Amino acid sequence: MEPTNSASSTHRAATTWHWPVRDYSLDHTLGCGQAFRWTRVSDAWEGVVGTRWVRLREGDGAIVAETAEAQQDWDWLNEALQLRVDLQAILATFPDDPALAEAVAACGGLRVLRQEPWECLASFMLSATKQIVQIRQIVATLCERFGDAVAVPAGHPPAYAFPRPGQLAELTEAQLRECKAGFRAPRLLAAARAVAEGRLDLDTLGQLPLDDTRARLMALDGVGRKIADCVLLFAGGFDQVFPIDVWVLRALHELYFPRRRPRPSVLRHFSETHFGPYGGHAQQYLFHYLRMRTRGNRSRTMIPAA
DNA sequence: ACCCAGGATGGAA
DNA sequence: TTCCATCATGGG
Repeated sequence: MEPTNSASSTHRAATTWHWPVRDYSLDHTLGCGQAFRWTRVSDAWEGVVGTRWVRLREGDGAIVAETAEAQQDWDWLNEALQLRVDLQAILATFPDDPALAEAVAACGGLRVLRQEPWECLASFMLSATKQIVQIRQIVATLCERFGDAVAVPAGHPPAYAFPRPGQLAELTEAQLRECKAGFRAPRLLAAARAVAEGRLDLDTLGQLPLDDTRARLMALDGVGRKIADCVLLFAGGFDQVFPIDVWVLRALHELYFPRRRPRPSVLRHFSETHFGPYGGHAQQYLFHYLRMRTRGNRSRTMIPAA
């Protein structure tokens, strides 16, 4: 432990932080379904990053953060929100096609977060055949029952950290099923034990070759290509990885292969080559755009042909 | 009652 | 390879 009272800094610990940034939409970034622990509370977003409760607002050309306890530094939040990323530079790498352009126009300021690997893996293991609102509920229950309480402002409802692998590893399958995890319960339990016992190392996620890392994730029971790719993109920083779920599958089919029946291998190859080095970001734009449209129209109508 | 949800899996075609 | 039923559970 290093002392926190050394007079080495020019700034004091504080509970508020101000970071100038352009093109950052909290609504699109925190509400698009890439993470499950953020909640909109009036004009702000509240969540827990690691063991810290935080409230975020869009200020005047900046993101303004507020914590319950004074922070010596804010690198943890800067990293989690990817505030140093130049969004325009990413958008410049996108292919010039009308469907993606429309999605980008509709989801301005959508960013890809950097999540904690274990929380990301566990959350997406719970996502299989669930609606996002239900995934959020399962994760919230898991945190309330088995996660450590974290400091919150006076009078604020309690908040909890995501349970560590070791905390979940000691549970029973029945306890996880009581959180509505269903058939995912035994798989999550096995994954927690693998991480807790050191058989799966998530600390080096992003530091090893993509294919090796993907294979290690998919070796887990309950982790297939899609969930592995979500972890690689959202926690591993593999920006080019393009997770294909039912929504994106429809989008690819309708937008890029209309009235055809491309083989899955063709669609996958297309998704890996068409969208460039930040394909995962493009995927998130398509995903969120399609869901916003569908939800808003209360129908399953696809995007009309251009 | 019926269908679907940010899927994965084992077995059949 | 590709297709299919099955796995829990809640909401439309």
